[in-house]
Amino acid sequence: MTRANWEDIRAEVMRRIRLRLWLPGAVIPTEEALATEFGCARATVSRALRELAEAGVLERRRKAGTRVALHPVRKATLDIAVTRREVEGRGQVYGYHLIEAVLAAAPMTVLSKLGLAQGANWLHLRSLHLAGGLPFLYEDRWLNPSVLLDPAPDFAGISANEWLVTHVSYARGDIAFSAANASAAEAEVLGVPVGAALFITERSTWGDAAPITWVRLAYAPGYRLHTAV
Amino acid sequence: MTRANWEDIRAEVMRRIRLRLWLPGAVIPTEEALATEFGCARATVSRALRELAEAGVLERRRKAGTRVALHPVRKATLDIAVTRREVEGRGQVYGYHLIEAVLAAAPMTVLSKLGLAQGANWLHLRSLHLAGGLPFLYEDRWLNPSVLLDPAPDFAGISANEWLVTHVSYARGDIAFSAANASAAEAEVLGVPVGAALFITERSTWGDAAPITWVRLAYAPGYRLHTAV
DNA sequence: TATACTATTATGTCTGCACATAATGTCATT
DNA sequence: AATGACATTATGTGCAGACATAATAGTATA
Repeated sequence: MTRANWEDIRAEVMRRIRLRLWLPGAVIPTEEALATEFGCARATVSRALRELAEAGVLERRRKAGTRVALHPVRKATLDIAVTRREVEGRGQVYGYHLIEAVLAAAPMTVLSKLGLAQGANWLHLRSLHLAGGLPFLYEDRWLNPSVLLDPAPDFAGISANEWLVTHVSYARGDIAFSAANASAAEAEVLGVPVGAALFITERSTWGDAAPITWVRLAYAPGYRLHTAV
Repeated sequence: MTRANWEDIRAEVMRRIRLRLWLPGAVIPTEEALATEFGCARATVSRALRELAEAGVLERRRKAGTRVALHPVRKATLDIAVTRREVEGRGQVYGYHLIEAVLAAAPMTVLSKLGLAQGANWLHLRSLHLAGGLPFLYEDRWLNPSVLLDPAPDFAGISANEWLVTHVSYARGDIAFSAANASAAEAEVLGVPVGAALFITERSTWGDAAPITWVRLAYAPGYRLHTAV
């Protein structure tokens, strides 16, 4: 190799862990020692080790040093894209159909997940996303009407999903994945038998202070959320 | 504030994006300009912007500059822990029960996911993980016997999950999440009705060259995979 | 008009140095 | 033996400067 850059060092450290030259739980040499060995600056080693620590492969503590993680809590990163792009990304034609949009009192189940005691009227949106003309995703969303700028968007033409991404920035969010049997309503909309196993994504989103939206996404059978580690 | 560190700068950039001072798609000032503004070194700004780019909030290209992501593919990081620690982490007593361990020819469905044309005999492990005495997770695993060191572990006492993590390091892996209706076998083992919606994790793992293992995890109803963004 | 070369520019990375910070171990005191 | 003060140490962060790299914009050439 020409000269060691931080990615080379990261690879070399990974190699030593894989070959079990450095065992789980064992302390590895200090940044300084590794810098000397690889003939580079400490900052370069530091960058490499930091990346591995963020990935869960190493555990680092000041003074105590760096050790190979004993119970590697590996971090898998999921790409959460807008539904339209997710569908188009697999080469299918995207479609969107608004089923219902009404102002109504949000149910307790929704309020509690957003940390609200009681609620004013929120916008309740139910819609269906299509991939290649077939039902892909049933979206059940409650939206804080105060985030709707003037003029209010027309959710018949653009999905709330997409409008929010480009018009409302959020401070923090919360995602949960689970499985559920299709209810009668879901089954009809998605065109599947009642009781079919559906992949469910539930998302809560907050702005600086107030909650923005809560949404439940029920994917048609066959959907897989995929990632590499 | 005392003086700007890279986390302060990251927060300030986020603030400007949230307040829509910098709109999606717009180019933001150069590292140099921001360094001058914040009265710090370019490296400090660079660190802050790099983190935001990794999170999917910014898009950076040499010469072209840094812009606010138009379609923010937000990255959610999942912590993939060993099952025992996941159960203990929620304050429940962990239990493990090996149902079956046999050498057998791996089925085509498994071989294809590991990129193998044909297979020798692999170790087929079926086991049940318990949380608080109740069925928590049904594990169906195919394991390359060549990774079993001498002496071979006793999978009646330790789960393959746990043994692999501390004894075999992998180069790359692949995770998929989905939902499926409980088969008759799964229903019986997990103690749920046939057809119940189960959360499914499928993982393929490779070493440097050869595949190590393929596993399908079927979680008992109620399981939620959770993350913050 | 199209193509190939060239200069420019913003990010990407590295170096060497400095100081901050959090743990840890040591030593003296009670 | 327990407690508390202190020095030590490895990581965490910062700075200023340098060069590398990729992409763009502009210029010259066919």
